[in-house]
This record gives sequence, structure tokens and C-alpha cells, in this order.
Amino acid sequence: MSKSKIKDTTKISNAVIKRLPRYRRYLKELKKKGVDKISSNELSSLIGYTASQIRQDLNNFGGFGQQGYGYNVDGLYNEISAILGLDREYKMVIVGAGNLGQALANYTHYYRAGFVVKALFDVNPRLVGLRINDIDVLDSEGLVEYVEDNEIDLGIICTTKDNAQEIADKLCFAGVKGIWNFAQVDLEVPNHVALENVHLSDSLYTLAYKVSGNAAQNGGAGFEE
Amino acid sequence: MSKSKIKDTTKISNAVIKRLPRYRRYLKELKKKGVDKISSNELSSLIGYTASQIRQDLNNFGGFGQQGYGYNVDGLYNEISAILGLDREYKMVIVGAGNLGQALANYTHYYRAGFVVKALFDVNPRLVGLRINDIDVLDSEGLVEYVEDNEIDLGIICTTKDNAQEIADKLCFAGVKGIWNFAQVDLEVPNHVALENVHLSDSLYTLAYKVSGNAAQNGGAGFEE
DNA sequence: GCGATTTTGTGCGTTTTTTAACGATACTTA
DNA sequence: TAAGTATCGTTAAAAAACGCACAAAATCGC
Ligand SMILES: NC(=O)c1ccc[n+]([C@@H]2O[C@H](COP(=O)([O-])OP(=O)(O)OC[C@H]3O[C@@H](n4cnc5c(N)ncnc54)[C@H](O)[C@@H]3O)[C@@H](O)[C@H]2O)c1
Ligand SMILES: NC(=O)c1ccc[n+]([C@@H]2O[C@H](COP(=O)([O-])OP(=O)(O)OC[C@H]3O[C@@H](n4cnc5c(N)ncnc54)[C@H](O)[C@@H]3O)[C@@H](O)[C@H]2O)c1
Repeated sequence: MSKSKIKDTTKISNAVIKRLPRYRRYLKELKKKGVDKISSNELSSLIGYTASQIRQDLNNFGGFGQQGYGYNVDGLYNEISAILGLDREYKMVIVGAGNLGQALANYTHYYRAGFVVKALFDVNPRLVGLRINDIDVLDSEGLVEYVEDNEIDLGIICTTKDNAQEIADKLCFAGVKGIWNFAQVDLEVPNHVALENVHLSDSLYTLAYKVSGNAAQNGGAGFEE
Repeated sequence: MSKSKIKDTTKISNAVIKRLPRYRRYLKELKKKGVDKISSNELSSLIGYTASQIRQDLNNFGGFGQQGYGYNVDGLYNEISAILGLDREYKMVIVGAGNLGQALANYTHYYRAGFVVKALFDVNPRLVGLRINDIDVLDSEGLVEYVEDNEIDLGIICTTKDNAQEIADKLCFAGVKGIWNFAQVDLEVPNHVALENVHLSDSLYTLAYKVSGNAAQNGGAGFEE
């Protein structure tokens, strides 16, 4: 499927990466609708990025399209999935079995996408021992050992912000490859560990800014980011 | 406090706005520690943005600092809070009282910050009638009327993606000023309604990208975004 | 099978964003 | 109070991101 042309994908800008999941979402919809092929122009009017940007984004990874034809929906979907690393399974633990930790554990879609929550961890003895969506809540004393023994790939931090750095340190020590952080704090992790923050409050405050008189109104079609 | 110099804040770039909540978080910490003043250089080594960028960002809104001194922590915190629109109260409803809707309703910090959840809405009769964190779960039949009657400012969408656009339409019709969307879909809203998306899956997939071999490693101190 | 048409991949100019440099200004201390 | 120092606000330069335009290549219709 992919051409033999070798691209250096080691320094793709963050802006490009952030758009990939969005491409994938639209391609998934198109697949579901039974659409076989799509041109950058058609994609553009769906997604809201310029056709030029779409072509340029995709070309960072390889020539997935064909002149005069466009892109094969199924093929492109698979390529992007592979680029994102979604063609494998990720073992995860959630640390902090409170509101958010439980909500994530109950969310079944990730499992289907290859993200498997193996265990939850908490310090609260009233939570330890529970089963949430068939996943055990374990005592966080055993976190490091569990992560090591079960070769956990990703740690999800859903504790209060005061404990987050400590948890992150433990997770990194135990060998996770990435951390998905929901605590409202910026964590320090070693270079070889990936970090993705979900700062919900920051997002809400951004919304407040847009709503309050200070901000310019969205002039366009409701796309952003 | 603020100088009389008039700035045109109607076309501040999104990149700047996204950094404001982060400035505010660090200033809050400094306040808590009893720090009175801070220079752009000191802030830089805390936050990880260049001192130059910090000064330029802040200058978009006014000259909050003083030469030879720096910035007054308390004053700057208040200025940024005001810019973000956090010096008022927002009335909110959550549509979709599932995992995520309940997690948000249970989260008490937003209340303190002026974001008050007035009601949850759901179609599921088994959820309607419940009280979550002292907030009623109402039948979503009455959504439009409730939003109109109670002058709700913001709608939070926590339903499945298939219903999200319909809910958004109702919320907009009923007069909300902004929508915080957690459904994995890009919504269309009128120009005068602000929209902020939290695409959790996109964030997770970005993490997968960074973890998978494709990505370049984070060369620095663990800061990003 | 061939010409008209479509559409990509890509070089290049433009815009946006970030970083650097520095004069102006206010603080600090002796 | 005045010299010296710290630090901002701002302008200029550099870098990054984006969009335009077009040649090359493949498709599609006849
Ligand atoms: N719930 C939300 O809507 C929301 C919104 C914005 C931000 N957040 C952030 O997400 C994080 C979690 O939020 P939440 O609402 O689930 O909080 P929560 O209080 O419901 O849950 C936190 C859980 O972490 C556990 N915990 C604390 N220290 C721990 C440790 N050292 N090891 C293991 N477990 C530990 C607690 O026992 C608790 O069960 C917080 O940092 C919060 O600021 C949540
Ligand atoms: N929970 C997570 O961890 C998670 C992660 C990523 C994305 N999301 C997204 O967030 C959204 C909510 O997730 P969730 O886990 O809370 O799902 P959920 O299924 O637990 O809750 C959805 C709720 O919405 C209600 N609902 C459906 N249609 C409605 C309508 N028309 N009006 C009012 N209520 C309606 C349902 O009855 C249900 O209670 C989904 O779009 C999901 O894709 C959730």
C-alpha cells in the first residue's frame, strides 16, 4: 500500500500530529457510510482544513494518494491508524479510582480500540477491592510491582494534583512508556516517557474567555483547535 | 491597576489564549506560597515558556509589569482571571448523566471557581429523578425550557456522539452562550455561540503516537502543548 | 487507446508565531 | 539623591505553519 519512498518521520511537528486523530475520525465515518475514495477537496469541505494542508499533512508520512483519483478511504484509514500506533494493544492502569478514574474505566470504547485497562489503583480503603466494569481496584501500595510484572504500557493519572508527581515518578520507575495525565499540574517525566496532559479546567477557562466579552467571535464554520 | 493604554483584544491569537490558564495556574501556586513579585525570567524557568514569550503574551492585554521590579503576583493573577472571564458566575447544565456527566457533576472545584451546575439532563428514565452531588437529573424533554427559564450560560454535552449535534442545536436555540463538548464529534454552532471541544480519544491517540516508535522523543523538560 | 479531466505531490511565497535584542523606565542601595 | 542594576515593553529578526499554484501522473469517458 505505502510507497517505498522513505520519509523522515522523526521530526513531524506537533500541529500535524494533533490533526491526525481528526482525519481518522472522518475517515471512519466515511468507511461506515461505504465511501470508497475521497479527494483532498472533498475531505477539506468535510473537515474544514484546506485541501492543501491535508495533502501536505499526509505527505509527511508518504504518498498515500493517487493523482486523478484521490485517496482510498479504507487504505488511508489504516495508514493513519498505523502512524498513530493504533495497530497494537496497550496495557494500561488507572491511578485514582475517583470520579474520573471510574468514568474512564467504565468507558468501553477504548477497549475495542486496543487500550485495555488492566487495573485501577487507589489509596482509599473503601475503594480498594471494588470491581468497576470487571476491573479490580487495587491498593496503590502495589502499583510499581504490578506495572513491572504485567508490562503495563501506559499509566493514567486521575488523582489529586498534589499526588500526581509522586505517582508519575513511580509509573516511570516501573517502566511505563507513556502517561495520560488528568491532574491539574504539569508533570516532569524522563525524556523517554511520553506525556499527554488533559487539563480540563484549562479548557473550561478557555471557553469562559470565548464567552466573555473579551474574545473575538468565531467567524467561521465552527471549526477550531 | 491596569494602565489606561487601550489594546485591541479582539484578535488575540488562539495560541496566546490557550496559554493564559497555564499562567494563571502557576500564579495561583505562587500566591499560595506567599510570593509577592515575579520576573518574566523567573516565571520562564517555572513554566517553560521563554521570558520573551511571557512578556509578549501579557502585553497583548496591557502593561501589567513594572521595569526593574517585575510583575505583582496577586495583581497579575487577578488580571488574567478577569481576562479569562473568571470574575463572574456561569450557570451550566450537563446533558448526558452517564459516566462523564456524573464525574463532572461530582467535581466540586468548578463550583468554587464560579461554574455552577444547575441541572443534569438525560433520556434514560432510570437516571431521571436521581440527585448527583445535590443536583437533579431531569428529563431531557424539558431541556430547552429549563435553559431559557434559568438563563443558563453554558451547556456541557456528555451524550453519545450521535445525539450531540441535536443537543447542541437545542442548547443554542435555548440561548446558551457556549458549549463544552465531550462527544467525539465536531459540532456546528452559530457564530455567536462559543465552542470548546474535549476530544479525549484524540488526546489518547496522540499519546499512542508518541509512545509508538514513529515519534521523536521529547527532548526537553517535559513541557508541551 | 487517447485526449480531456481530475487530483496529487511539492516548490514557493505569505502569514503567523516565536525568539532575540535593546532602549526606556523604575527600583534599590549606598 | 544619584549611580547602578534589574526588568519591562516593544521593535526587529528568525522560525514555523499555512495556503497557493502548477507540473506530473493517473483516471475516466468515449
Ligand atoms: N472529575 C472532574 O470532572 C474533573 C474535572 C477537572 C479536573 N479533574 C482532575 O482529575 C483528577 C481526578 O478528579 P476526580 O474528580 O476523579 O477526583 P476524586 O477525588 O473523585 O478522585 C481522586 C482519587 O484519587 C485517589 N488518590 C489520592 N491520592 C492517591 C494516591 N497517592 N494513589 C492512588 N490514589 C490516590 C483518591 O483516593 C480518590 O479516590 C483531579 O486531579 C482533578 O483535579 C477532574
Ligand atoms: N467516559 C469516558 O471515559 C469517555 C472517554 C472518551 C470520550 N467520551 C465521550 O463522552 C461522551 C459521554 O461518555 P460516557 O462514558 O459518559 O457515556 P455514557 O453512555 O455513560 O453516558 C451517556 C449518557 O447520555 C445519555 N443520552 C443519550 N442520548 C441523550 C439525549 N438525546 N439527551 C440526553 N441524554 C442522552 C444516555 O442516557 C447516557 O446516560 C460520549 O460521547 C463519549 O464518546 C467518554
